[in-house]
Amino acid sequence: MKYHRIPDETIRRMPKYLRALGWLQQQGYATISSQQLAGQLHLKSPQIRKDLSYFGAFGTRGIGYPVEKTASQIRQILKLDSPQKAVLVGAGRLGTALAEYRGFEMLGFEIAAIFDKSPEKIGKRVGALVIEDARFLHRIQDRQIRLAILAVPAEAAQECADVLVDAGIKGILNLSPLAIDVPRSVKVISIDLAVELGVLPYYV
Amino acid sequence: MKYHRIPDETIRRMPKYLRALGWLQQQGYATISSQQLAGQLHLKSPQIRKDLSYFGAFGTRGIGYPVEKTASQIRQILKLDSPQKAVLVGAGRLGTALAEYRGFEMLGFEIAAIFDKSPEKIGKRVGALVIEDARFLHRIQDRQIRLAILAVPAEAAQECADVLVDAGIKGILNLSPLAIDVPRSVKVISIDLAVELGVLPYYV
DNA sequence: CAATGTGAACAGCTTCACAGCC
DNA sequence: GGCTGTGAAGCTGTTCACATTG
Repeated sequence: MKYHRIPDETIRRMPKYLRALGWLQQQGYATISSQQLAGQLHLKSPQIRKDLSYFGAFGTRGIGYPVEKTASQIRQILKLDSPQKAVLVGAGRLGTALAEYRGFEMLGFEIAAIFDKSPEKIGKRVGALVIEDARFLHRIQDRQIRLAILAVPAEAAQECADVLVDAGIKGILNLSPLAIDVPRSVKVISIDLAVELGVLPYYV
Repeated sequence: MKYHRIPDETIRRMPKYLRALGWLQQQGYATISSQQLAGQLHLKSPQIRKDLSYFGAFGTRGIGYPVEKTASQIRQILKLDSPQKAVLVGAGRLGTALAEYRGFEMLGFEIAAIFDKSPEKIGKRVGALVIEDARFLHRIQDRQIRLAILAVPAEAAQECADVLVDAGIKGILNLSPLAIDVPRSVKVISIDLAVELGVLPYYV
């Protein structure tokens, strides 16, 4: 394909493909057609073909895409081929739920540290990790962590984000309901569950 | 404005506006300009004006939008003006985190029941609710609940969705990593946190 | 004069149709 | 025959520019 800027929406679908391919590999599939994959993910097959073609020609005409090879290509594209360390800020219910969520590992993420500011939580264990004092959040600077998951109350979100950015964090998954201000060089993905739920009654 | 189909993306932004307006009201604002609101939400002001104009002319030229009245209009549009009952399926970490999340109430949602299939959890309390046996999930049919939040492991998602649909549920917030099959008349919103996190390293 | 409301231009993404290849 | 790869068409959503109004 000629030069093309890769659509953000394409990038957003890549992790889904990766996950589906992982599952297919476990099922013993060696190849998969765009149509089969589309059925599984509730997408249309030309969409999948176009998405993958942005990165080169992975498939074989008449056959489909090689499951394992395509998966490892996607891992490379998304930079998930080397383990990605992430720090989790906020050890409330949501935070601990995320800490124990296996889905992150499957994509190559490793929760490498957990912080909270509540004295009752500091020192407690969550899985293999010990909750650290949020006052020392800036120390992650020394630990080669570039991603953060922000699961703190709205009031604390901006403040935490500032510390994280200062400590060299380059990507933040923001689960608080507030938009946070960060330098242009830091990528933020925000998810607000209440807001997502908020549209449902409209469609019902 | 002449006839226009309302973009889905516009609907997706409405709950954000609603929340921001609620917050502004607490701060004592009587009116707000599209520009101020845009700053808060990290959007552009023409976007907000266009979004709101799909539903009529809420604002006053030279002044802005009346905070309280606009909020109640949006509640009406989204059908959040009457309390919306939702059933929560899955009382794991994520489920209980959601059960106690105040953000839902703020938009007019009420978690009206919690189900789980694990015998150790059934009968336990979460807030004001008692966890019920997932085998009896179909009984929500009698309780005027039309929305569901699905926080169960991937393996159980489709099965639960089937029961929910049979029991008259019309909207599902699916937090499991699988796409679920439902009749066209049921609206599903899916959020997969791992997948959202998955794009970050690409942008870093 | 400050801010809305909106047609029109623009940008981005999806879908189509089919040529190309195994 | 079956399935990929892709330019082109179509669609959806965003941004602009400005007429309009309190």
